[in-house]
Amino acid sequence: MIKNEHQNCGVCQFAPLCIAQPDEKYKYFDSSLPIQRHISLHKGEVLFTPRTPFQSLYAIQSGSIKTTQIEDDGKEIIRNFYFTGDVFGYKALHQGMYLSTATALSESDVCEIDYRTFLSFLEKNHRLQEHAIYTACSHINATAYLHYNSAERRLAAFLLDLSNRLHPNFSKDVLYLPMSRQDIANYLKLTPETISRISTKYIQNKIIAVDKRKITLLHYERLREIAEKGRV
Amino acid sequence: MIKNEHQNCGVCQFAPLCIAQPDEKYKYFDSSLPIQRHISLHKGEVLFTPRTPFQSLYAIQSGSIKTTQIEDDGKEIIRNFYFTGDVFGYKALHQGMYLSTATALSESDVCEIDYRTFLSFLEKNHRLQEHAIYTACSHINATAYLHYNSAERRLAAFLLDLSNRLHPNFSKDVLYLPMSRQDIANYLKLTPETISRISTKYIQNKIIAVDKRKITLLHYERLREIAEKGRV
DNA sequence: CGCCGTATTGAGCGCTCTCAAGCTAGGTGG
DNA sequence: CCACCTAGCTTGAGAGCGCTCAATACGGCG
Repeated sequence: MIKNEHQNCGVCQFAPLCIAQPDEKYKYFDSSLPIQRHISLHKGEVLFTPRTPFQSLYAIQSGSIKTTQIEDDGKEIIRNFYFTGDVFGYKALHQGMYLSTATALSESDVCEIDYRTFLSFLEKNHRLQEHAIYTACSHINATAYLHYNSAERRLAAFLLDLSNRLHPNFSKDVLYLPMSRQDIANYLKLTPETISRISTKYIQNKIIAVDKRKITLLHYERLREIAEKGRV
Repeated sequence: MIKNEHQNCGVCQFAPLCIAQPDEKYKYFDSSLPIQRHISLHKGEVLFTPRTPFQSLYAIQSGSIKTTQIEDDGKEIIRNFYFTGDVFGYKALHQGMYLSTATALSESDVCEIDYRTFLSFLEKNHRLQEHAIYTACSHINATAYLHYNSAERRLAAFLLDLSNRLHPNFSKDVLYLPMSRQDIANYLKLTPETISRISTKYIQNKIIAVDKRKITLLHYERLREIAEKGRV
């Protein structure tokens, strides 16, 4: 199947910097960021592993990635989910090496951006260094809802977060989750059983509809109330 | 009392950028970051409040700051603690305005760095833009321990974190906490009662000693075990 | 001395976890 | 076609951690 390679570049955090950006509004820049290479990943394939020296940032052109770590007690913990348009690797930038494993949750296309090249690119494009710092800062506290005090709040906030991030070109009400319940539970510091029980409760209250990994948000406002108001 | 104004500048995240840095090793840079002004804050004084437009980053020369937000349910939540050498304001950078209230926990001296000045400074000092991005990235996941699954783990990790950050020029074993138990509880998503109960348990096991806000770490390794191993 | 804010201690409850069983969809082989 | 298996998900029962509510202790200060 032939697809438009640049169809999602408009939502990429690096769009203002990137050579692949076809939009006229970015044409005035001196030069454009050279993408080192495009990487295609099958579901389950690994992009990087812990202790690999940091060299590149990654932008997701399509698909979804999870980053995970193994705790001392042997359990896997999910650090983050990344979707179309997201740029990741900043934590490795600071540590000098990747500390987590990045695994494709679905068929994914990723742009690799060599960090040394990126820096010298910024030196030649002063107007873009601001955007680069801005992008790095967007990762701070992006997941404030993980601190919410109840399972109901965290799951509701997670669904709203996905609604905004998952399918930039599609409906915000119908989510096709690329990750398992186990992954969600892991990310929200809950158990799959708790996820399941709360989902059932939401379904009974006609807040969402669930068909396997297809989630339909039926009552957006109610979901927002649950996420924000805490224990009802 | 006369104090050395630059005594803590060596541990500042912005040391390589800053005019106040007296160390010879930084002398080779083209120019130095102009600090807009020094701000002295008394305990309880507020540096910025929510919805104020973002204009400056702040570096703590001495003292300690907490950033807080009011949740929809009216409760205050603590976003972060910042100590000597820390630079903060990056989240506001991304949002365009400060979203939290920054309050001094003790007598504090803060350097204000105008962000436009900062950017134009970076344009003239390419070698420092890397450090600027590096500093911004240091805020990502800096507080991973907040996600730990038990109260004992979180409190142990918090004490270890403070041990590294609180008194750069003093002992790592004796901590003088600038914040109340309420603040700690709030930050760790626990209650003051739980903090108190776990502290008592640690005292009984001779892991720490407590005298009001003076905490002595008696058994560093045991504390690390608790923080890392999870539910014992 | 009394007052007030902070910290500690105690009793009981509820949310979430653990452990276990049951369910569903999809795949394989007869 | 069905029987069987597996992985992922759901449902149920019981236990424990941390919360709520309340009482008490402590120190600073007028």
